[in-house]
Amino acid sequence: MFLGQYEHSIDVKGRMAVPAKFRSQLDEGAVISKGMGTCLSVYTLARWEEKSQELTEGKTTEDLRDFERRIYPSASEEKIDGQGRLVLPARLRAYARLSNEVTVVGVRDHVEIWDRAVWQEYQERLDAQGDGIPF
Amino acid sequence: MFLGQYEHSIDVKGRMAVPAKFRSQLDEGAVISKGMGTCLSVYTLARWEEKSQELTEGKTTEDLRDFERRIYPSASEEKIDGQGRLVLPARLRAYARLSNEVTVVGVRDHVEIWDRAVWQEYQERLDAQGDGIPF
DNA sequence: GGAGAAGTGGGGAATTGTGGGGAAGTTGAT
DNA sequence: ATCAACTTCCCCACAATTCCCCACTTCTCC
Repeated sequence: MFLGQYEHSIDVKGRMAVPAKFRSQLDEGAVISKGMGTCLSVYTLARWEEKSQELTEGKTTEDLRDFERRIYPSASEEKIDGQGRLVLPARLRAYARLSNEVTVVGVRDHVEIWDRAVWQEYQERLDAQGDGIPF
Repeated sequence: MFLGQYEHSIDVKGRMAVPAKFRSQLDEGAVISKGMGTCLSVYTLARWEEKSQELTEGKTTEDLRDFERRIYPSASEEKIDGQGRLVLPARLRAYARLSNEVTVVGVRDHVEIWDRAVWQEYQERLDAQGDGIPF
């Protein structure tokens, strides 16, 4: 399970350190894809396969074709380097409007990468409309 | 089951001794999250998974997304160290406004960590408005 | 009183996050 | 094909933080 939130940076080579608490879960292959909203999502290889399987079930062949052409080309399988970093492809960085300062968050079955300012604004909006944490 | 209340301290490294009576229940993984009110909640890994599962059921996909992005990033899985202590992440300490002196209370299925002064005030207020304990 | 457990403090080793050099591989123009 | 420019990958380096262990004091329980 991915929990917690970490403030990291992207260096000039497009690399970002994976929070140490997430590494062991991602060191056998990570799939980076466009996230829901202005962010990127990172899945373990296994979870990505499960999830894409679920999402393509029960679609008509036409919808399925469009869907597959939207999802798979935009994703990228990356390996964690010797220093525990992932390379974030330029195309994906642009999609999520990532500056050098990002917030990496664990969301149960996947990790999300947000531009730090965008994340902060999003959280403030949630806090304002929310009823507090139900724990 | 978690019962009782204990006055402990947080050291300069952010560590807090877990009351001995709680240790055996938490030594296989503890999840620390924002609590309801000005406190932190600590769950066993198993109970956390049950609870978060319950809370996400029956939500629309949009609500679910926002909800998950509020709950999971704010939590943190921690292990108890060799001396029976937990590290309380700085972000969570700030959320619950914890000074060095805290009160650790058992609340049936979870443990709560309160700043000692805040807890005391809260208890006095409850006693003042209540009719005593029904035992 | 003695033995063990509990709560606290701190030193040193290991890990983490970040930056950067340089070899190897790509690309595109000549 | 040749070469330069660029990208990608694999190291090494370093400061800061975290983790692991040892030590000390207090408390509890026979």
